[in-house]
Amino acid sequence: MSELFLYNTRTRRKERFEPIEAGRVRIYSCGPTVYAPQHLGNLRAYLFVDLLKRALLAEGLRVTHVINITDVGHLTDDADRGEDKMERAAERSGASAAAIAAKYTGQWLDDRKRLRCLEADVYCKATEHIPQQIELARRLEAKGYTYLLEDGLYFDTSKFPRYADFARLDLAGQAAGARIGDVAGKRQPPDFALWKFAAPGVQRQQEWDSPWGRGFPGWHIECSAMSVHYLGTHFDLHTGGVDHIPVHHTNEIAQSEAGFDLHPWVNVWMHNEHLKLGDEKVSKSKGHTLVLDDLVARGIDPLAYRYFFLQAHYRQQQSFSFDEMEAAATGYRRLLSAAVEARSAAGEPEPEERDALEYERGEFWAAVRDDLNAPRAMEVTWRVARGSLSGPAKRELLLDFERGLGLGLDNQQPQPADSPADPRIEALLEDRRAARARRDFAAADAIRDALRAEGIEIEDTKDGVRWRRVR
RNA sequence: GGCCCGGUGGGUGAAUGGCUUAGCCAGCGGACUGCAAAUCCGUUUAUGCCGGUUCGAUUCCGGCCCGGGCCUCCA
Repeated sequence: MSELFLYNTRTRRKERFEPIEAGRVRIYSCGPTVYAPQHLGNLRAYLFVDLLKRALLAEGLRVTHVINITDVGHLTDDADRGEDKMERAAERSGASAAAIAAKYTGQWLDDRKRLRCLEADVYCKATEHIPQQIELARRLEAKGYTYLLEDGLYFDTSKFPRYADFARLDLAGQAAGARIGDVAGKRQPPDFALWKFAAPGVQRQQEWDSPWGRGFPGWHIECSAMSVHYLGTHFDLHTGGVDHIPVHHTNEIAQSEAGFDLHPWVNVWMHNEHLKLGDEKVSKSKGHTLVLDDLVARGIDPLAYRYFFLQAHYRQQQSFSFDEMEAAATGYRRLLSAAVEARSAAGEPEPEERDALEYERGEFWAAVRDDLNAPRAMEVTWRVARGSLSGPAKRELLLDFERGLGLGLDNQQPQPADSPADPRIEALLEDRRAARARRDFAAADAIRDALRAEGIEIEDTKDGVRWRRVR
């Protein structure tokens, strides 16, 4: 029996995780909408899922992981109205919608690699599963869950009595304070489009024929259709950001459970909290689009962002600031230094330290099993890295922990690993070396100060002089 | 208007009905260094406010204040 406990949004409790099929887990993760680069807040969602997947693998489970890629535009503002994000991005850049999608999909996959996220088994694109989406909409229509308006086919949420349960919505209370206008003719405010018609006279780049007319799918239906297509009508885990709970996931559940007569459709729902930038959520709509390359441009290793992520629990909001990011980068660099030393240790752990070693191993995985408590796992990691165990014992543990952490403790070097080649700087360093050799420290320090003035720090190590740009 | 999550030291961020309330970063002290840097070792400071429950609350409950999120594309 698994000792892994996960917080299930559906039940609002930590529960012992039991796979539907013994030894095997099926996960669906809500992935990116690829009309723009993924910002650091988006990436937190994928780091969270990666941590989850590593925890499941560490339990010895076979994991089938599906992530969708939303490459069909949805809407920019009001509910089921407004401009289409993909189409607008295409217009602005002059590229086709398909080219925009391909570009940002590629960037996202590259970000995942740089963050050492394990590859998913399936990356499924909405545009490549239009028939599955139409099929599900037809099922819902045949069962009487839909109605047709001028601009699309809608899901009638009043026909699905459990609609408010998942997110514990107070529909009446929400209706009273509704902030915006809505599509004319909708029977209830939460009703949503399964299929949208292209606006009259507008030639969209992305549109398809359907039984109801030419148009494009509603946003929510792709996840219902594709997850069931790849994972079956009943699967273990579904992940996403907390913002998805009240609308997107609520609607997915309505479509899937109504369409397939299931309950529960998914056993465990897990949601990551948001990253805060200053006092606000990192948000595309507010223009806070910090991306991984913004960190790299500051000389921060992408994996330092993973370290940053692991310092807080996934279900808590996490504050991002460059000060904290730099602090994390420092911590990460030091942890890597310890790992480099440990993994070069020769020999085997001493028999008499076996108990201490196994104790730390147990502490680490107990933290991971307790709803992915990465901060506590990091605490154990540091205790081992800086503790008094032998080199071989540290090597054994850190390589074991690496399976859960994904920080590169097995093969990464602290940045900057080497001084890049630069003849001018090397000549100055040689002058300084000569000055120090003749104990002319004033001359040596003058060179060091001059380099520092242009943002270059010198380190005298026992293996020679290293330098790096600090800004 | 409704719903949700928080408020722990200088920053960040775990945990807990009593037991020394983690870890990281910063600061301070020390080692090392010609001096630094880097690294290592040691180390100071904390549970928003007011009530309640309890032998005992930072932890549970209620109220208040403050911050964030969702209800509209959003991880």
